[in-house]
Amino acid sequence: MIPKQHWKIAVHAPIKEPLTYLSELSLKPGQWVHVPLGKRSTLGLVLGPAEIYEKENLKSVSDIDPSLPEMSQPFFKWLTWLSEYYQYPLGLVAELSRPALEKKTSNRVSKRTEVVPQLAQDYAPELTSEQKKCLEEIKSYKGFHTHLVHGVTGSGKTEIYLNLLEKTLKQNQSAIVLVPEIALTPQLIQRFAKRFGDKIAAFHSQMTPREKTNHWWDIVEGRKQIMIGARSALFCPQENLGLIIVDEEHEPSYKQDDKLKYHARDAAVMLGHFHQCQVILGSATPSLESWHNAKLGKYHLHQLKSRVHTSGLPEVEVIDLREEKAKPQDHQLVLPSWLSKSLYDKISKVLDDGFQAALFLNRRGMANVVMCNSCGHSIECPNCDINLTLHSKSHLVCHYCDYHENLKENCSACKIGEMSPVGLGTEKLEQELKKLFPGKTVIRADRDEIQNREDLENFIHDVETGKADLLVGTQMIAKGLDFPKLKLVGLVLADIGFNLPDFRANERNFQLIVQMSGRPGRHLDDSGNPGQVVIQTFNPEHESLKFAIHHDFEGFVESELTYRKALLYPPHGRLISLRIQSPDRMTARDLATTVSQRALNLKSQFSQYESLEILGPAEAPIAKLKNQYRYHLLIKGQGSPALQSFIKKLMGDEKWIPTRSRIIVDIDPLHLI
DNA sequence: AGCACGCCGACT
DNA sequence: GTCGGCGTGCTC
Repeated sequence: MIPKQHWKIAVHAPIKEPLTYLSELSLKPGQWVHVPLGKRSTLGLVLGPAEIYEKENLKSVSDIDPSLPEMSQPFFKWLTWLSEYYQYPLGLVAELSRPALEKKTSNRVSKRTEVVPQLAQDYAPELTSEQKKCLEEIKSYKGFHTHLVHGVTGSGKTEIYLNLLEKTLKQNQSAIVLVPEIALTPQLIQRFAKRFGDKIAAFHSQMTPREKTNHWWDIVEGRKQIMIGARSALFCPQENLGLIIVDEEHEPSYKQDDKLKYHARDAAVMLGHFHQCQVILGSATPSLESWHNAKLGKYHLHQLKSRVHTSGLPEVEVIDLREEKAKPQDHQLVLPSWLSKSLYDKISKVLDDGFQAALFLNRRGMANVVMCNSCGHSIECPNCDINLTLHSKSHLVCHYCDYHENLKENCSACKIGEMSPVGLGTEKLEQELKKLFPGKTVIRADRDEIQNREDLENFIHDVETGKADLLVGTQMIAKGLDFPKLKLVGLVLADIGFNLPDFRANERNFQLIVQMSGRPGRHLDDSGNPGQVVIQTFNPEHESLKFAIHHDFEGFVESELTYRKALLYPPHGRLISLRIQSPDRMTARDLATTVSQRALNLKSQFSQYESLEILGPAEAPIAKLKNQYRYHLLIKGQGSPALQSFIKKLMGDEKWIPTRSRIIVDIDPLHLI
């Protein structure tokens, strides 16, 4: 009998370091095994042989898990990288790469409609010279290269993707296409299915566990070659990966904000690195991170500057709400205070001509504050430091936890005053637009109205068939949708975006406006009208608008990068955010001080940390959330490795963190709130 | 993450 | 008495 050897195994538990087990089996890194853990049996990932471990009574590996094929080395290395870089236990990272259910055993056919429809084959259209040039350049590279395709909306980025996918399939390789969850509609899957027939598998949150599992096996066993999905699609292991595409690479939804806080774009680039394959990042408004990497020569930049079907981009007009207020009122027509006469006239014109208009406001509900008209008391959430939002007539809702209550007429503080709604939301817009445009159909799209894929489908259908005339919604509908009859897009109050306490606020505003501008007029009609964009604001001089109204991406980037560089913000520096939270205010505050002391000590103790900056601790912008008091600390530095080791030392064994308190580490955070 | 242990309140 | 609520602690 072969003597038992020691093995390092990452188990499915939130344990930072791998555990040591005995086994006489000859194990390989990347193999899945069953191991005893405490009183239960769990899965573990073999990392390799261990140094002799002194502890007595080590447990033994039960057996090799036969249900999954062996993991490829590139994929194994990628999982290890994710765990190391994002400081998240490898056993839990690895778990993400396993299917949700057992492999299909019965031949029962699902009643649900197929996720990927079988459609007649569609053939590639003639490419523009710009597209040809871009493709030639990309194809001239072999092995691992990251390409940033910067193309205005309608410039035909998807055709580039399809062409590259064709080449990948011809070489008998497989591919991943990442799309932001919200854009992953059957329309998009159809477009790919039309070109590649039965080679497409899909992966997104609206699929059932069974559907996900079946598609997972279709890829793993090579029945399908193209995985198209949301960020989690990266975790479906592919043996012979030849291409990774990340569409709308700037989308913030690529960052997962709980558990493994990875950025799918960055993770995709690393996966491409380990597989030695090409990575394509596409966007009309690239993230500053990607743009910076392109300028440094880490990524190859390709630009598509002209639209395939239409003439130009729509005109963007800024309406100064202060001036509007000063204008004499038309007594025939009383407009709500949020709607300027100019925007009203434009909407009327578009609707009269038989076209559609859309209004965006990044706020849900009827009113974002309910206030006493006598003492000024406003109704707050008992669990969060946030005002309750009024929905419909009397429903008060917290947008951050599940708290809700009914609105009482009289003030609970002074008992005399009446409670009255203040502020604006999409629900209110919908209500008032219905009154202003009787006979027209107004439909709303926000998280209250659209909760699943079916709702989104119905919404899209109503707009496409012309059932709806006027659309109201949060920015969820500003992204990726393509409606031929949409001629006018309005941003009701740009100022909401200006006031966010986040260094990326300008970037988000810019992206929003450019994306909005991409909505109308993607198809040229008889009038040759490319559509129009209207932005209402009290602050028309704001930095965010300056470049967006001229669709001047490079101008924006230059100006924004200068500001980021001065403050050493990403992409010129790297950030790690620490969120300190506890159900007790004092404990949270004390712990925040302790953490910053530890950080300052480390900084003075080791010379390699000299250049790191420690900002805070400060109370988080929302100081209490779900009954947790929150503080945060920001670590800013030049290079990733120093920051990584700093955070490792700072957190140590975490035994010093009081019970019931938590410190949440976010590497490359996207929102600082 | 899971699972047990332990300490409290409220039920047959 | 003991059933079960969840806060706490540990896993090679």
